Amino acid sequence: MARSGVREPATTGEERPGGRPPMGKDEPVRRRLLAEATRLFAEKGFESTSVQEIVAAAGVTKGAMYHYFGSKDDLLREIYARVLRMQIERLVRFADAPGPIPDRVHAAAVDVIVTTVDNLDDSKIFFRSMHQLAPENQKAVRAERRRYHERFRDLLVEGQRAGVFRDDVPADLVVDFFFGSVHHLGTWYHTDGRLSGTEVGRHFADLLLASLRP
Amino acid sequence: MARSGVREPATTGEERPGGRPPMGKDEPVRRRLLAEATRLFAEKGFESTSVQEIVAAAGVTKGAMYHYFGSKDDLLREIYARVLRMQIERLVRFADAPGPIPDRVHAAAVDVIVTTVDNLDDSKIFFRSMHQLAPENQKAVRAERRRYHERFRDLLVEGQRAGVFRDDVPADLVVDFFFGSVHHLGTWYHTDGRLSGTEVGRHFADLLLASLRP
Amino acid sequence: MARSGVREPATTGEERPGGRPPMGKDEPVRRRLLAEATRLFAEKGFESTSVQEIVAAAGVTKGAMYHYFGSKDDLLREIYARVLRMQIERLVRFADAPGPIPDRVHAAAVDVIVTTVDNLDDSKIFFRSMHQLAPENQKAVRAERRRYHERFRDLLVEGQRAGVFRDDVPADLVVDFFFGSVHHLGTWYHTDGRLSGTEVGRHFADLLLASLRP
Amino acid sequence: MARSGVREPATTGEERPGGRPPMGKDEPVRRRLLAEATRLFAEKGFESTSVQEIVAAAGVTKGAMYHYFGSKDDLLREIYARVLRMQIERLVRFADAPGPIPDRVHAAAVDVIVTTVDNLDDSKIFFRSMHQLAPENQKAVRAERRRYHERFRDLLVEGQRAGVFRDDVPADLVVDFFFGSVHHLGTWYHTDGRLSGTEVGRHFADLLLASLRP
DNA sequence: AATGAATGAGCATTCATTCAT
DNA sequence: TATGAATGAATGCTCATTCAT
Repeated sequence: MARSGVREPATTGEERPGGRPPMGKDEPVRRRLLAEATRLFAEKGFESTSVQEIVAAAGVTKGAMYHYFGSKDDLLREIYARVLRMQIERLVRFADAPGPIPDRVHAAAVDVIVTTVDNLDDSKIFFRSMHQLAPENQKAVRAERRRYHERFRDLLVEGQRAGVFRDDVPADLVVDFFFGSVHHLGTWYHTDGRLSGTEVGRHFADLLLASLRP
Repeated sequence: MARSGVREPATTGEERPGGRPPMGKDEPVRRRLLAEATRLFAEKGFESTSVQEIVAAAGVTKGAMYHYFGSKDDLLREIYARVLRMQIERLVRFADAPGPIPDRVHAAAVDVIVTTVDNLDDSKIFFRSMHQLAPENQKAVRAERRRYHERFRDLLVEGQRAGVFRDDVPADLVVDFFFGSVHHLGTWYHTDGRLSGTEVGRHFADLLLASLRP
Repeated sequence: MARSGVREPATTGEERPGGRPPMGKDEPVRRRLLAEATRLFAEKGFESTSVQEIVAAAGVTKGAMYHYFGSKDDLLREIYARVLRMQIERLVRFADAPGPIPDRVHAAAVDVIVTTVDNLDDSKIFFRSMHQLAPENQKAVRAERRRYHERFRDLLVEGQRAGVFRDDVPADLVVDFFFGSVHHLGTWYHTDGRLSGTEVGRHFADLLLASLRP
Repeated sequence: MARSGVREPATTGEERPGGRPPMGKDEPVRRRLLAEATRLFAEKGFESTSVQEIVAAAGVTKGAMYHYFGSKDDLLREIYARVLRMQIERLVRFADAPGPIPDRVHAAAVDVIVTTVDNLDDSKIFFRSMHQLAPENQKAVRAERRRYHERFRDLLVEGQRAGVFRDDVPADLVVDFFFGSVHHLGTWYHTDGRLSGTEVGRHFADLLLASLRP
């Protein structure tokens, strides 16, 4: 159910000034399939969602789906690719910004949480369904994910070297510590809860920064 | 269908007075089924593991499995029950121990991580397969999980009231922050990695305590 | 349709004295599946026959079929195995018999034709569907078939050495020449035609022997 | 559905007066489609070859194929038509030639083998895929094939009447005997084998003639 | 002449579960 | 206790064909 979530909030914004195109003819089938698949995978899991359900939700036939995607797996892969693309792009923007390290870490931390909350379905899928990807794709996703972690870790190492962060905890471990909290959002956060994404983001970022004080 | 099924034959006592004594080996078939199911669910996911694979791994036939468990779902439920039972029991022990709050929190934090690492398969299953449980079981698991979180939160609140923990972050949120890190262990921790469970536990507990400094 | 053909005529004979067992309960499902599959594959080809058609004809469900056979391919493989087993066994019997070479060749030639005509469905399937077998099975079938040819060729070579057969034509080629005629029976022979299997067998064997006169 | 479709655009003349001249290259696309279809049908069978594979091999799109051929079946029919046209034409040439009957039979026999070996793919398809043709086409092919056989049989009968061939074997049966060997070539002959098509042809023709000696 | 998105019916196969024994 | 044959519904996917352009 839950037609839910903002999906491409910060990056794409409006598609066409003036809102929805008249017929649903300009919003391509491919887009709709990906959107419904994301929603359903998040709701019921990859394996428990049938291709039939996806195409019915998207209002097309199976043949159409297999015209755009090679397999159900392919659909999942696209979802991962989209998430990874967005995440790394945003992190790089924050990490490469000017300013003191702690500020940059804080900003990046807030942003990843806000983004995660804004795309909660993606987040629910990410760690729950990784093992459903074909081994090769799984490897690719892990590699991309590692790049992401390394970029964040480098920021922490930079801070440790500069003496603004404690260095008695391996930076890698801090990354796993913090991103565990981020990935877990999909399990407990509800859009209609007490705290907004930004509020959670600020609190988590505060906790992270506090935990790093030398 | 058959919602039924004998579930804990060895613990609930004899079904047939005069039948097999419940002493023997605590139902080795049942045990083996649960062990193999855990291993396989962790490795390939609940939906991707067939009953046939489980019984083959346990060296029995399907009939035997359906003798001990009402359904595949039932197997999963038992796994959750076992994990929850153990977790709450250990937390209570640490939380109710004497000594300063920060020490108790630290000890409980280390323990939950060590325990998680020691039962990594359980951890992998926990958040990945929750949505496969029948709604009623899911609700029960969530309720039990909440009790666990609340017990931990109460400890933090106690610390906040005592002034040893900062109170500008909601204790609930700190619990989600920390347990996110714990649950994520199943995703990245490898038994053969550089750090032992205890080492990770200490580092994570240190980070938690540091983040709570007033 | 054509419920047709004698199926295991010369080899097995009656299964139980007294004819058909009462309920179709003693004629196992496996047997019935194989019989219907043979009939249908001969009639419409392997690829054009659906598993659904086979199980419907056999009066069972798909699940039952997959209980006995690993796949549709497996069904085909069994058919090939059965044919090959019977053919080699009969040839050996004739080839190893006492008596003059030409008589043995003639008898074996008549027999293979009679047997082919009695199991025309098998024959129709044999060369038409070989390429549908998995490569490994195809290789095995070809190897077995080669053994058969070699046994027949050895008989001819023996005759050539003894001077009773011409030797200006390679014996291998004669085998291909003659068995081409045999395999082609499935294409043109009709059980209700003018000539019985034995008559065709005698004529073909006569032609073969005549062609081999030194 | 659409039983229709343009089928022989290049031969039946222009569809649109004033359009493309039918001279060019005799419709290279059509030619290429037929060539690739023949190759693929021989290699993997008609049913196991998808239209997609054919058009990919020919370097065109599906739409192009459906422009030239009404259906996949239509492609197969064209292949049969081409083979039959060639075979009957060649046989007639040899059968109507001057000279003694045995020489004409021998020459025709050699020729059909050489031709078969030169077009081995056609031969592989011929008997393996006949049952895939629509019943009406199948009937037409069989009728044409019968005409071919009858022409050859008449030659044999002529020889029998003239006393140069034995007449204790029905001429029809001799035709089936010999053409069995010919059709079987597709199963065992390899272009890179020891014997050339002409050599096989000569041996087979010799065997045939020998078998017919009165 | 040719494209390529889309259809819809059909396919082989899997699987949790039942039940007579 | 435990077996294993059998079920029946569902699943992912393929494919020849159509049609607007």
